[in-house]
Amino acid sequence: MDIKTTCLGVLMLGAASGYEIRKSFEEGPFSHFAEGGFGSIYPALTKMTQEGLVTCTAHQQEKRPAKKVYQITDAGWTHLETAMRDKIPGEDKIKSDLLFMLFFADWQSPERIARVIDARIAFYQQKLDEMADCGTQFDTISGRSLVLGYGIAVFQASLDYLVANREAFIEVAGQAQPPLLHAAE
Amino acid sequence: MDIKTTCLGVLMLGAASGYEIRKSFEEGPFSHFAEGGFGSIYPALTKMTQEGLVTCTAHQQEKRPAKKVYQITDAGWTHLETAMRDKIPGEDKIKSDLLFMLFFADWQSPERIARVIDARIAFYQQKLDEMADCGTQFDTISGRSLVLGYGIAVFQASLDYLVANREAFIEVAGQAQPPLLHAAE
DNA sequence: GTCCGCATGTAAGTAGTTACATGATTCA
DNA sequence: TGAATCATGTAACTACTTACATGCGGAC
Repeated sequence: MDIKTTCLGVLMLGAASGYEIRKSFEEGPFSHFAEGGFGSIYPALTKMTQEGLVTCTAHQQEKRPAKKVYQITDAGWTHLETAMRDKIPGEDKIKSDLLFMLFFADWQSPERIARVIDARIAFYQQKLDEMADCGTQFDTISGRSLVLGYGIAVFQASLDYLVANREAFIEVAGQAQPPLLHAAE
Repeated sequence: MDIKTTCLGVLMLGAASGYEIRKSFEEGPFSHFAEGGFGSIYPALTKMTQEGLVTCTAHQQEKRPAKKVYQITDAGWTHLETAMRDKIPGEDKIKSDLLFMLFFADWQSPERIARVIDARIAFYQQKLDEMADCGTQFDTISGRSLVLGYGIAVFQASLDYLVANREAFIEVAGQAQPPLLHAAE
């Protein structure tokens, strides 16, 4: 989904400012399947206001820039609905720098491999804690709560695999030194 | 990793043509953490040849365009090594259209939700079969085999979750009709 | 007194995608 | 006969990232 559709998705859950939309890409329930920085969000909101997909209300604040709160319109909902209808979601293409590095574990130092794995383990543990908290907010089952569960399941599997294979990764590290590369030539 | 580094990674496993590199993004062991189309691969290879990161050998073929086989150089290996050294891999940001759609399951028809879930279940099953085959090619443990195992673990977890929650997703579908949106305003 | 959070935006750049262009072979 | 695979590449476009620009308030 492009940045416009993604913003509309956030606005479906309630009116929000550009700043708040970005926060929900960073922390909230959208954080594990959507992304976008200020540089894409603000222009998208401006354009969608012109196109009538959202309305914008300025809330004056003292000693702060006016907060522009955006709300999705009927046309916006139609746009979102159409985007989802026309989409047959393909594979989630993951561009993973971690997996790329681990793939070449044999050519790298055990220290570096340990460092990147430990960092990721810590990340997943922290993220899973956050998600568990987030889950307590749902009293009924909904698409939102089920998607959160999906995220938890995948993160847990990733964490488990890394914990279980940490030593194995470190053991293969350094097995192939650059010269091996030449031997293969 | 950018397209250049990713191509160098493929070439670390052996000389290949642009066409073959792309295939390994689509099918091979790189397919679940790297991507790139012809439009990015060919220019990248041309540029890297100029920069000395790869060498290019034309293999004449009858009745086909000459196959250009690229091979990584020492400078190429250094480039790859540096890219990995300088990188502290952050979170694997997933832009998932499936999760986006499922998040809004309540607003969509049960039929559509069933269709996208079933398509993804079939995809994971097929992919897991392929990956299991791929795994038989490894006789020793290496970064490559461990990363394959990682991919299998994550895909399996995704598949399991979808299978376990297929009915739940379908049950919430259609619970919120667009009017609810207005009620929230 | 410095950094983080709130709050908005623009401008320049890059990287990647999509579509086009060409053409033989092979399989159903 | 039509589609898929092999095989290369370019041109136009889009979409996003990064850096810049501004500035107050509050916490440490």
